[in-house]
Amino acid sequence: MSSDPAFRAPIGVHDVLPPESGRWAGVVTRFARRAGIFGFGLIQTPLFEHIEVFHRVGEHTDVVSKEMYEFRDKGDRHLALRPEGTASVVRAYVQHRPLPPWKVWYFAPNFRYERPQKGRYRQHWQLGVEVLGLDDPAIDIEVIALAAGFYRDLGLRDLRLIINSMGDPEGRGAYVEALRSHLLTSSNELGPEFVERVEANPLRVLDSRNPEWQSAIESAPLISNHLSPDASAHFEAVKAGLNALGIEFEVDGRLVRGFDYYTRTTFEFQSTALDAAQNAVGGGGRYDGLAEAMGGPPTPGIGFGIGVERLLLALDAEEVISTSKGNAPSVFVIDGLSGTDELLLLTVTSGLREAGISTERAYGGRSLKAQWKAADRCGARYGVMIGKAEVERDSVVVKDLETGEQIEVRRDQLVAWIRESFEENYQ
RNA sequence: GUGGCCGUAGCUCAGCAGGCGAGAGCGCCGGGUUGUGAUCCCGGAGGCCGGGGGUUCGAAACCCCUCGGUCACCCCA
Repeated sequence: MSSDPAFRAPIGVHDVLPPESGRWAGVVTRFARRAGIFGFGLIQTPLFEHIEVFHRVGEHTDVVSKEMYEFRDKGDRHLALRPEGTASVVRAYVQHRPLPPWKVWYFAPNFRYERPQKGRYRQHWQLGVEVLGLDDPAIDIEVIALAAGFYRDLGLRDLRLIINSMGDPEGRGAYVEALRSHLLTSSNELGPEFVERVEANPLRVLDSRNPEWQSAIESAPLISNHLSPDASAHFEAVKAGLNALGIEFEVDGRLVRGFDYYTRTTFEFQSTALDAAQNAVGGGGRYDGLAEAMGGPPTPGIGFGIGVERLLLALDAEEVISTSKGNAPSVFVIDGLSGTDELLLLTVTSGLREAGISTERAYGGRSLKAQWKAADRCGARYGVMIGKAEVERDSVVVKDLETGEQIEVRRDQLVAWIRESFEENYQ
């Protein structure tokens, strides 16, 4: 452990090194493939935006009010590191006005200033999609199906899909007031924190885990009984579609999620293999008013984000290792000439690599024993050694490091020999 | 922002009712006559005992502060 804190990663952020990074690559590749099949294109937005972009997420949300990395640049612009993915994408939509429907996916980091703990970091990565310009419940179903299919691709089984409808903003006012007054009647025993939350946004009380608040929450009216006819029909269509696709779900009227922009469909994927503190492995919903709030035309939208760190936690918990990717080379080239013919080594190694065979080699004139040891350690399948005798015969020695068998091969046939051997091994 | 636990070699940790010149395992490097790995044997490198202050004749051990890690709360991915 380095003793100088200045040369350690800042609190709450972390490096991803090989071989762990191989799992990341596997996860991202699978997501990209599935997103492509569903007709999504990759989007990349800046890491930071004018802070107003994120204010549209909801000024009363924790993410915006107390967790943003905000700063002023040298031009005195008030900026913030992206705390969540949707706002930037909607900003890009409003700015460029692509032809709807607009379907994009991303793999990008988010930044939140909060105390790190298991499954929660100051920089975390999300895989996600957004669709702008469709309010058809069919797209809600597709987006959820995309996520569910991705989890299935990874081999996750212990997942639970929770869905809810937040209703329309217009029709929601009456419900929010009913909820507020209900909660305030039980507020005398629950303290000032509870009252503050209710005053700011009573919806946000609903998914609290505070045990003292549970009785008040459980007796609270549910929005599902207050949906407008339109919102209700939309929700029914979504449920019917999920059923038709065989995607299991539970309806939970208390699922409101952390951002103020949600309308109608909201959903969350929870891993039952993880503790409640970090079991949300993905979530999202509809945000039909967000584009307009950023000065664009009224445009419905829906999307989700999947936390990659959480996802890997779930993969670990379920002991799913299908995404791990060994990066051991196929061949390790050994110098039996004590460094006297570096150019020969160079060309043999290069020839293997150019033929598409992953190849590692020894550097710096180490002893033969050390080189063979290195070949073994790195997991190579074959050791290829060139010594004095081989140079005279234009050959190389090839040793199968698993079986210990060894054979001499003409140098100009080395690539073909390795290829054939691999074909045999894979049959 | 609040609270619990924890910081000794690259990794996992032992050591501590304060006292011989800081240890083990694994890993790494080298050697066992520079033509052979995974076993075995021998040797070696590598630690401001997280940092600062204090108590003491004496601190890796005790006290305070600080930084960091970890877990939880709030909330989220």
